[in-house]
Amino acid sequence: MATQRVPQATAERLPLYYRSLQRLVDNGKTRISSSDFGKIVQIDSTTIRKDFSYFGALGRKGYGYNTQHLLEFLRKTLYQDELSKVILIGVGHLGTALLNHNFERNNNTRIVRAYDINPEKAGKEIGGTKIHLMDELAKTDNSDITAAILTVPAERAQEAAEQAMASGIRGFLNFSPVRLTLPPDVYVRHVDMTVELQALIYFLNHSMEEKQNK
Amino acid sequence: MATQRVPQATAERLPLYYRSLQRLVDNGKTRISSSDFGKIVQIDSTTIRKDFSYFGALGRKGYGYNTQHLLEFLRKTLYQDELSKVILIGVGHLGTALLNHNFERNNNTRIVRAYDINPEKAGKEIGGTKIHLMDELAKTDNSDITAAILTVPAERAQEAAEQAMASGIRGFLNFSPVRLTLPPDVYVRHVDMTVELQALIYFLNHSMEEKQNK
DNA sequence: CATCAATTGTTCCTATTTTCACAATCTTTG
DNA sequence: CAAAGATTGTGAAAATAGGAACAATTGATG
Ligand SMILES: NC(=O)c1ccc[n+]([C@@H]2O[C@H](COP(=O)([O-])OP(=O)(O)OC[C@H]3O[C@@H](n4cnc5c(N)ncnc54)[C@H](O)[C@@H]3O)[C@@H](O)[C@H]2O)c1
Ligand SMILES: NC(=O)c1ccc[n+]([C@@H]2O[C@H](COP(=O)([O-])OP(=O)(O)OC[C@H]3O[C@@H](n4cnc5c(N)ncnc54)[C@H](O)[C@@H]3O)[C@@H](O)[C@H]2O)c1
Repeated sequence: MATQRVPQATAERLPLYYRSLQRLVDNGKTRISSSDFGKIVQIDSTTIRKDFSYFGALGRKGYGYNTQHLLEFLRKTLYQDELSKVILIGVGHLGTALLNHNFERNNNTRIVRAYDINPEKAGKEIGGTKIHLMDELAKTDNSDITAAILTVPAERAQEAAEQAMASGIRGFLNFSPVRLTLPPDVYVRHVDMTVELQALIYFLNHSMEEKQNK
Repeated sequence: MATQRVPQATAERLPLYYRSLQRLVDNGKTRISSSDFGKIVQIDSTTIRKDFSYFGALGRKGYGYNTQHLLEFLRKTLYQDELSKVILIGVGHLGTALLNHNFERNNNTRIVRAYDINPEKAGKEIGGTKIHLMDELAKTDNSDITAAILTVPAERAQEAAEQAMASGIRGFLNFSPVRLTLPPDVYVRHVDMTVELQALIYFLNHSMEEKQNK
């Protein structure tokens, strides 16, 4: 059943395309060429055309892409036409920021519940999201939950993930600086800010060295 | 001067190696094989050996790697033996979380100043870091600052980056969901949590489909 | 409605990254 | 200290990703 396999690198760019396109549509733009779009998202226009081509012919030669139509397509592909419910575990500094933000409007992803081990936090509400005690996680029906956001301390991440797994969750966005050991049918993505900053510093220092050698 | 060019992919893994190794040394482990290390960081052992090989022979055949020695090497390579000072721009929900966290101990990166446009925030202190009014950014000597963390709203990110640039900053860790347009000698890394979550959801849904087709 | 300009979809080429496979060599042990 | 076992470093192969070039085709224009 064809639809040639979509490369990982392509899949990871789709959410960026989706959001940038959303902004274009909001601003009333009805068409865009791959090269103009490339300037916005800072990706080569050939790469963009090739990415879209995995899904068939989405554009029109000599014209470009209809923003509305393309947005619609990406919305479906990214499952943004139905609400994706996620939970958040660990309402500390970072968890609180995420709850307050809660993926803003125009984005069909919502944090529907939060959990923390601290009884003082349980019962409260942040950004309209209620905080529950960690113990309740196992007792809740989580069959409609797509993923869990993990914002607990590093030493607690593995156990928190396991508790979430036991309640049926199969996807994690892990903000803690440890790699989780989970079964292969569980999907984990890492957001690792310390690593990002150190990589930035490395590249800055090394590009400076290169210049000095010239 | 030899030291064969280090691939980008390798460079981006170094901070993870560094931190994982730090944990091993903290726990008193004195040696580790690439395959055991691979299990910890969840990277193929061949990839790890090849990564290290770009820097010369860091291990010993039949023995593995001396954790202390390797950590030392990575510390130098990542410039973690000297303090890297960074500033933070935009003390909102996310900025506050980052200030409170401030890259914890054992990490020679420090947020030394914060800036916000809101006069009510200026003058205060969060996590020991003083908040200044945005206007002061241009007046400050930032020659010792390595990079700026950008946690301002999307619509303000470009102008905030330009102000930081004007004061001499050449590296950015951008948490806002826009691609910055900056000169080529400026280095920008993006941390885009919305994109990460959407990618996670995409992969979750698609791996389920694949299973159904089997 | 014929011509010109624009722009896609795709083929082919190149660069980068990952993985395999194994000789070289060190460590450990009896 | 010789033999056995472990593990690195790396050359070569495979897989993935990125980019140049261009025929095909559509839209715009006079
Ligand atoms: N704050 C940041 O800016 C930042 C930056 C980079 C990485 N991180 C990482 O994100 C994670 C959270 O950071 P933070 O600053 O929000 O920490 P924090 O200490 O402020 O918050 C952690 C929260 O998790 C709760 N918790 C602890 N154990 C738990 C468990 N077993 N189950 C459920 N909840 C539990 C605590 O009660 C607390 O509310 C850490 O792993 C940290 O390394 C944070
Ligand atoms: N909070 C989150 O969890 C989260 C998650 C994903 C992405 N983000 C992104 O991070 C950025 C910050 O998010 P937030 O939730 O902290 O927003 P926020 O509104 O809470 O904070 C923004 C802060 O920036 C300040 N500011 C505005 N304009 C400024 C300027 N020109 N110069 C300096 N300071 C200025 C504001 O006064 C405010 O304090 C946003 O771009 C957001 O999209 C946040």
